[in-house]
Amino acid sequence: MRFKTIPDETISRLFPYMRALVCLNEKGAEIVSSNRLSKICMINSAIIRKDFSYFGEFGKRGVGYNVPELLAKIRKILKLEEYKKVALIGTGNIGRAILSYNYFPSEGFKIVLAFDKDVNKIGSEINGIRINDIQNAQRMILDQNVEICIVATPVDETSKVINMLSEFGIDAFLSFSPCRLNLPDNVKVTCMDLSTELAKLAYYSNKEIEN
Amino acid sequence: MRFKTIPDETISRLFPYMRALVCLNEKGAEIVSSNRLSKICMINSAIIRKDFSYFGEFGKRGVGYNVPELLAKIRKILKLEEYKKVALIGTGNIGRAILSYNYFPSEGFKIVLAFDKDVNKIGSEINGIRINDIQNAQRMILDQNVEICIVATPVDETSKVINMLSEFGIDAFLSFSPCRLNLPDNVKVTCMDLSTELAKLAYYSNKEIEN
DNA sequence: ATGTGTGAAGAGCTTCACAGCC
DNA sequence: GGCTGTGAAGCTCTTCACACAT
Repeated sequence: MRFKTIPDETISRLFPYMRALVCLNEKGAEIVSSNRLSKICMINSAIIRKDFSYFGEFGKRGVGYNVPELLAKIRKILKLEEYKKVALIGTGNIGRAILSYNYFPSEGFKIVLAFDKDVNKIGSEINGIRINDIQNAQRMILDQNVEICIVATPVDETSKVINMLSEFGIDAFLSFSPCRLNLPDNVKVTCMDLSTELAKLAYYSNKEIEN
Repeated sequence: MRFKTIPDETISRLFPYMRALVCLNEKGAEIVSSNRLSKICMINSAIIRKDFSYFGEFGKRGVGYNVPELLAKIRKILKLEEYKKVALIGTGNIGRAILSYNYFPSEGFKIVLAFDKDVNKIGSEINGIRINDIQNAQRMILDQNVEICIVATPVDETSKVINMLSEFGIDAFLSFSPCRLNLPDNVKVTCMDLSTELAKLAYYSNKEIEN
């Protein structure tokens, strides 16, 4: 098992497991079974066991999983033992909402830098984070050891911004534009595309519309 | 082919196809091949042909697809021939960003109603949309024939809000909370979970971190 | 008795490759 | 020649079911 390729879906589920384990840990639970986790996360217990098995044998047969141990192991796999440093590019409506989103710290992410190209915004602060000139992005991002960039720029600038940042050595991007970019294979871009999600919902909706 | 079940992934790709076709149509292109679309959307041409084939034979062998016809057919499949009416619940940071997001109209969605429970916000307007009392949600949503609700409430209220709205007959939700809810099967909730996406990016990132 | 770990079977989606039509 | 439509093959992920450990 150990040397099989790990499904992307398995990786996607690790963070939800982690959230549940943080919660269980805070409540003082020492042991959790795949069945219990299944009910909390709404994920089939066979999937949970198989997901963990990709990384080793984390549980005890007949008993279950040790909550703090399992939590530590998942944190390590996801490289979330320390805060992940995140930079935000673009402080329009979405960017400002993200800067004000106070859940990130409790989830292990910290926005340490924000950038914009608008001289009227540069120098001001949102939620205690200074907005810097995008011109200084390279130096500041390297200085701060930022690992992930959230790109919340207007659609027609996103591609340019991601290309620029990838040249600075950033290889992980969360974008809010529908982006089909030509980028090196080692660069990973996740697009949060609200319209596509709404379109899927429209397709699956069974609501009868009177016209 | 016609009676096979349609993969979710196929549905996910229809909107990106539609975007590309709108663009081609505006440029006056009459014909497009799966190869050309492939380059625009960055999706393998065999997938594109198969995706369309689930809904019928849309192209001409040796020629390609008629752009306006194909566009109309995809619009119809996605039920996006008319504006889809959307309601927003919660006008915090994310909610306000969504109300200000001016791309929705051009993509076929219209936010027609916004709700909050905060008496200080009720009555004010954002981007021309009035914030209404959540107490009036049932009547107003039914009156307006809203089909999809975007739920941008604090995490601990999301479940309650979605349950309430599903009782009003809404069956399609876009949520910004990590939500594992017990809901009837016919209700579809899509969660935009930024932290989980960041966690995946952290896992796949190869950036060396000096500590 | 309880609950994990995992081969094997099954389901779902993608890619191939080519017949069929323009 | 060019391009679609699609069975068949291939790949990926999920579910089953049970051996194994406590």
